[in-house]
Amino acid sequence: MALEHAILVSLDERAGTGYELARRFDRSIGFFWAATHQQIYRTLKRMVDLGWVTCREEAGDGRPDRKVYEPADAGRAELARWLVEPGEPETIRHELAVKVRGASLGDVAAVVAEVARHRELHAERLGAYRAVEEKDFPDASGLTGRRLHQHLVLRGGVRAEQALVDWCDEVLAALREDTRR
Amino acid sequence: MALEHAILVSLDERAGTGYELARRFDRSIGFFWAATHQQIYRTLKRMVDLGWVTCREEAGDGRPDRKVYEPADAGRAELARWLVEPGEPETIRHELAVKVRGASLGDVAAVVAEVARHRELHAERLGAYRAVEEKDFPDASGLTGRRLHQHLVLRGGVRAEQALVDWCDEVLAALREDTRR
DNA sequence: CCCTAGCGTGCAACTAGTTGCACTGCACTC
DNA sequence: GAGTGCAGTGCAACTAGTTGCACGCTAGGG
Repeated sequence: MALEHAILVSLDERAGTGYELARRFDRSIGFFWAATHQQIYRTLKRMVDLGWVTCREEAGDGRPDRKVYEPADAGRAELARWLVEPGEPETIRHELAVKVRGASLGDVAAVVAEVARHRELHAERLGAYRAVEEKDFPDASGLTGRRLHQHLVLRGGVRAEQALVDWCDEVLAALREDTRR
Repeated sequence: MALEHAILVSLDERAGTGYELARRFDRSIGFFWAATHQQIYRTLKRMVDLGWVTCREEAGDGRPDRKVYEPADAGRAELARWLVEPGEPETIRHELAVKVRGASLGDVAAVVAEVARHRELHAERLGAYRAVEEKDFPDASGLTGRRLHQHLVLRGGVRAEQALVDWCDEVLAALREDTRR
């Protein structure tokens, strides 16, 4: 499981509360590993038990208390251990593809509309990734270390979304052509 | 959830046993929706209860009995209903990206090796998809209906794997360049 | 003054997916 | 004749992830 490890990576970049982590997972980290706040809270609790993170409670002045988590040595050791461990290639769960494959068993026009909708969603994400790239990595050529790694992951997001947009376009063209006949 | 629907699509293409479905999920359908035989058996049972599929038991002559499943009208109706229902865009769970992002917290060389290994795995899959494409769809230009839909999904697999291979190459070049400095 | 949005925590109940095992029996090979 | 691979079914126990709700407090707008 990689949620613990994704959290460790994120916390290493900056300590934070469960809530903050959940927000990061809605953005940067979550671009390639989604998680809800529930999952994160439960996992953080488990990680404290394992000694992978430390938790310091800040009494809220007025506001409710916040629990700020930081990676512990055991967590960093676990991350290092996990990094060298071989993993499985990603298992794709592509619902839209199931719909395309089953299109002839229902309303093809509706499937076309659905693909068009997804095309726009992916184009939006692609735009968001590119915007982050321009803002945070205006000069990609000289990057090293952590900054380089962050940029490479973002590049993966760009490539994945671009591939999805292109695929949607191919599907739309072919299905529309087929309908016309 | 799309497992039921993926099963319905697969059964509509050809009736079969749970075991056969599991094997199809290891291949064509499983290229974009993975499932273990356990999941499939349990889901088939539920689908019988829902009246979405019918099950006819063939007494094995010598061999153990086999249960052959076929979509029922209620299943086809459910599939048609699901097809027009809008769905969420795919949530990516990209473990390798977590490793790349966390590379500076451990052994970068090991992460490079892991990326190289994944690169080969994705290249292999890409080759397999292309082989299926050449064999089953030698002339893609004149396809219509179900055959077209099948081919489009395969095209999605090709695009996704190609994007992954390209990304791995980009990561490898950048990390090796960074190590050299 | 109320409503909404943001920050922050968490429980309970659920669905989905994984892993490890157990059983049968055929065909093939070493 | 023992081991392996294939075809076929399935239970039990587990881990992971989702959904819906609840609580409390601040700040801002209408």
